[in-house]
Amino acid sequence: MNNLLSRGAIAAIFRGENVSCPVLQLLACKKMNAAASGKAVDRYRLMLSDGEHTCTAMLATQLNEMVSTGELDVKAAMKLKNYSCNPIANDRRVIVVLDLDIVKKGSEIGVSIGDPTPMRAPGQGGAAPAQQQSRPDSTVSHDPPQTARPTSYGTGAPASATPNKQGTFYGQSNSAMGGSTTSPKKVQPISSLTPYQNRWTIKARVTNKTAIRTWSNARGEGKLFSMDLLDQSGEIRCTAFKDMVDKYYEMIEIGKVYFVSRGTLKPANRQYTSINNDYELTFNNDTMVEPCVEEDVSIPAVQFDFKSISHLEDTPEDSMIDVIGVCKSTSDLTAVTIKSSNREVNKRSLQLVDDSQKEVSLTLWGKEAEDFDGSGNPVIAVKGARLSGFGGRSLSVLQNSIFQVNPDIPKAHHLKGWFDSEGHSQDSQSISTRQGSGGGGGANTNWMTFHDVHAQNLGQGEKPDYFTVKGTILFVRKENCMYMACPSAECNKKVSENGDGSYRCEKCSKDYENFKYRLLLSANVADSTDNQWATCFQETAEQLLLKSAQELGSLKDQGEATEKEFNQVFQDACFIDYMFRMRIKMETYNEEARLKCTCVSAQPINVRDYTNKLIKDIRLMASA
DNA sequence: CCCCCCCC
Repeated sequence: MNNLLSRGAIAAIFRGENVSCPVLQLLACKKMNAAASGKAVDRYRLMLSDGEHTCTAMLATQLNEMVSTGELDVKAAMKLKNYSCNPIANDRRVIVVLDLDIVKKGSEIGVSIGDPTPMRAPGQGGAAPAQQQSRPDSTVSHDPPQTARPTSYGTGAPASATPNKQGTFYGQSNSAMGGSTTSPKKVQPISSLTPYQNRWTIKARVTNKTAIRTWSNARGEGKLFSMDLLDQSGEIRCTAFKDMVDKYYEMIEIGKVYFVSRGTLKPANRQYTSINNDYELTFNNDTMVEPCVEEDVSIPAVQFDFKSISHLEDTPEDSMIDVIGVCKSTSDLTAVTIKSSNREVNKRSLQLVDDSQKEVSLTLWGKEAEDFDGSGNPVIAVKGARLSGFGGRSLSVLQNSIFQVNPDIPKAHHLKGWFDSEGHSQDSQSISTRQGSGGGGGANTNWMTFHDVHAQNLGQGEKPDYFTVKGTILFVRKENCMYMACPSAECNKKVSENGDGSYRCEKCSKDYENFKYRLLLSANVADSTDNQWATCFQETAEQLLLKSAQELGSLKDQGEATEKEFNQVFQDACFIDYMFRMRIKMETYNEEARLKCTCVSAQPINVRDYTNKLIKDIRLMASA
């Protein structure tokens, strides 16, 4: 038992030695109540022992759960895989435990090992204070350091006046702007950074962090990630390349505060960022990033610089802007094939409205599009959306954007109140004239009757035409409404039966043991003027039939037993009204030109939108 | 040193 602890480790750490993975015993653990201390989260104060000395430590909040679950109990022996030793007032030190492994549970040990006495900071002649962290690749040291010397107690110079061996030191109590008088190295505001100085330290919150991305071009290849840093004075975008990615990617967490010192500052290109700074920061070999272990509420959270939607009309295309609005409606999820890369990606458009009574279309991509739920008209805030010129003006959420749903900020509450009380019933004008496939029904929808569609020869051009029509389902074809599709999530291609119970997908060039049903439904849609056959793919077809492809497939598979029920599905789908968003295009099939109409979305009639359309029609007739 | 961010 006596060999369990790293004897002498605490003295060595206090002298500034790099003690790797010391094993210490937890003698006491006290919860510092968050509410009482005015902090955001509870903190645990620990008393640790190496068998010779005890010292005070704080548990990093991400490890709080180890205490609350009982995993870390009093008398436990723990290996400090990552920690820092920081000076506090009166030359005292506190160890902050950043990562640990339990070596033996307290319930198994049961006693305090050795007869430790309280450790105090080294005095004059002692080594510098440590701000070091153990390296993950260093060897585990259970043995007491061979170099251990008798601890000298005394009244030396303030520990915090001595830089450590890395040459930097910052008191953890510094504010972002001034720094305490005991700190030799001032933390300076982000807004003061320029390329013309190279020794600086900032204390900033990470407000955004990208995934690691790789690139390969004529100038070489590599990987990078970028992050946004914020303090009271401003913000800056930082990028880490290659080695720096390995060094810092894991450490950086969104929302946390870090000390960052040194790095390369270069002019920012506003085309690629909405971060309000003339410069960007690139990490280099001299860059040091260290987590600030105490949550500092004086370092603010995400900063927006919202532009009203009406303002976007006269903002240049391709600008990066911050926007906030109520999500008035959303389109269905649609898959888009990217021409350049032949990749498929999901997208969804939202219609945002604000109290300038203007609407704009905002496109989400990939997972953000898939996960988005617009029910209940949430407030959407985006930092760093790209303003495109499509259909007038529309917005796109990029990788670097911060996308927030119902953010807890005053402007969001204001807009929600506005929308609930009056905005929802007011007319708003979209600055995105051609909407995504959403159909919408807003002021700029191109409403058509089938008569007009045919009379105006829509779909004859090179590009397909889109229109919205209020129509009624007259008939849906049950024959061939389903096909056996490749079971792989990304592939929906038709499979063929191999005859041995397996299924062949030619697109994947692969045999599968199963398949999934996909719907490909022909529906005859009519309004008072004419009718049109339209093709409905999976999602819209499921919507019109009020059944999933899987359910319908199972009814079909059961044959006669469920034939009646199967047929009923198609009966029930008829004579229901929808607002259809249609795509129409003339296509040549077996040397025969045929007008192909695809239903992009079908939505229940929005009475307000449809009534507005009728009122407009009536006004037009009256003025004619 | 990235900076592509897609589609209608």
